[in-house]
Amino acid sequence: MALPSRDQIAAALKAVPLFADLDERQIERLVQQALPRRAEPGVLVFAEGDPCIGLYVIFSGAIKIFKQSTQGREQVLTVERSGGVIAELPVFDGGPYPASCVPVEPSVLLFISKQDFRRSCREDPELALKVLASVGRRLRHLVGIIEELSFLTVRSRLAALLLEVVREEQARRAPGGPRAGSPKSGAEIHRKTGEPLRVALPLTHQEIAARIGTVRELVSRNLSRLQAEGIVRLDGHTLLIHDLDRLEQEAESEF
Amino acid sequence: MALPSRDQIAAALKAVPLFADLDERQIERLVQQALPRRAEPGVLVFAEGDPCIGLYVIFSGAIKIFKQSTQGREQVLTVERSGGVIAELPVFDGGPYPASCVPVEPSVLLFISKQDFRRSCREDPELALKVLASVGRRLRHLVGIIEELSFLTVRSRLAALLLEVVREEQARRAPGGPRAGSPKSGAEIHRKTGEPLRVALPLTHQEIAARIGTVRELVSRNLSRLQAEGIVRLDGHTLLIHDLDRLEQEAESEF
DNA sequence: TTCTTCTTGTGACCTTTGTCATAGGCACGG
DNA sequence: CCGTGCCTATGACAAAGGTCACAAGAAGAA
Repeated sequence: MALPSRDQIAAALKAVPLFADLDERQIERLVQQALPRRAEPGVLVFAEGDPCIGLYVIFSGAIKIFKQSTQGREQVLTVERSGGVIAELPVFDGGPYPASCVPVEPSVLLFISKQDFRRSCREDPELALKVLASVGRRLRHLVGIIEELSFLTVRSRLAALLLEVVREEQARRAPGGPRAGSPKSGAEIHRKTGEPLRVALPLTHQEIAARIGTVRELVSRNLSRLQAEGIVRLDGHTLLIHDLDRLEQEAESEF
Repeated sequence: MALPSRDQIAAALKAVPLFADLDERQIERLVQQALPRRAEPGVLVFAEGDPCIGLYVIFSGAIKIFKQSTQGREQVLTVERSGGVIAELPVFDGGPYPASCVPVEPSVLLFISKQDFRRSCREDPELALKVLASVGRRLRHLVGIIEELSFLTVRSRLAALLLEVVREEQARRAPGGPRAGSPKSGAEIHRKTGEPLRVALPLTHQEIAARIGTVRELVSRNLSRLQAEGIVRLDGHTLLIHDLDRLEQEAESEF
């Protein structure tokens, strides 16, 4: 895929929540600062500990932020998709990148240098406040991970991940959020009809393990167990949810 | 203890890293916005899920931020002391407080309302950038907790906590950081002389457990083990480090 | 198709973590 | 001095998590 044109970059930046309702001039300026580049799965965009030279807006694709242990275990902190922003935080505290970053799909990123972005924030306090709001969400997410690791079993975390996948998939199917008069959400249909809820699960056990902080084998075993109990069913990479209520219950059961 | 006077508040705010090198007028304004209040151990300042009405600067004392599981387990996210700032983040993203907050010592807090602080940041981009930098540190700390929970055993996390306590204690003894010509740090003395390093450990096993994400009994057992191995020694609430190298090694040994 | 590589399922086994119960220590107020 | 609480230590046990090994499937590339 070719790199995006100026116009495409402008359109993409306008669609980024972080830059929503900036005016034309401000967007124009970001466009001039943004440097498009391709990034391929398996090739690090940056590694934990690298000095932070700037941030990245995801033009297309999907990017994983993760920590790696010396024993080769991996803990995913977040996966961001088009419109997401990566590393907007280390830009401000002077430290190195706190985690590593690699695409999980072929992606196109827009790089904005630390200096440029800081200058923009200094000149436009509204932008700084937006960044703060965005970072707030990020922090909530991290606190959520801590809570899960600290309080929940592998089984619960797995259930929680499946639910998250379901929610994301539904959000993607109903962009802009469901509104009055729109057809019922999958979950609602499911609850009423008893029809299994059907979503794609485009993750290997290894990847799931890295997200919930455990190992492949435990994912495999626990998925089997959830199937044996009739809560879900796996057909290739399609996930069928037979009992959403129980799955939600499992996702909260603590140690 | 009486609540602080205006002058004391001004002095305290100037000493807060977050407000360092604001000019007189800006400090003056914060002073006018700041509302001093007392907070006692065991009495929640705010609870997870409460709507965020503002942030707190710690005038004196110490404050714990934590999550609680329904089973009564607790995970401490951070303990902040004089000069620290609490909840500067949820002020910006509109959400509720993501965790609960309670003093661990009798404390005096300065409350600044969400509206006031947002206004200040809007009018002074430098302040906003400071907040971003501060939040960056916070995020690093959270990522560190995730890493520990995900990769390290209880034993390692315990060792890491002891080291952290040592570092903090030494930082408190040598404020402003060690400079050329200053006497050797405790750790250096220790390494050279074989003299045990001596620090106060003013925490119960229960509190340690809440910090490293486990239960009382495991803290007790693992401390015993570290003692049996001659790495540390506990004399009441005094911790003697006999073998700093080994302790550091333990703090990194993964699953 | 066939071969190779990546992925998955599972048994056997060990380690770590967590629970429960019990007993002793220490501190503080009466 | 003696309770009454809280804190600590520890054994016995249960359960969850993790490792290793190996077989079988699935998915691509040749």
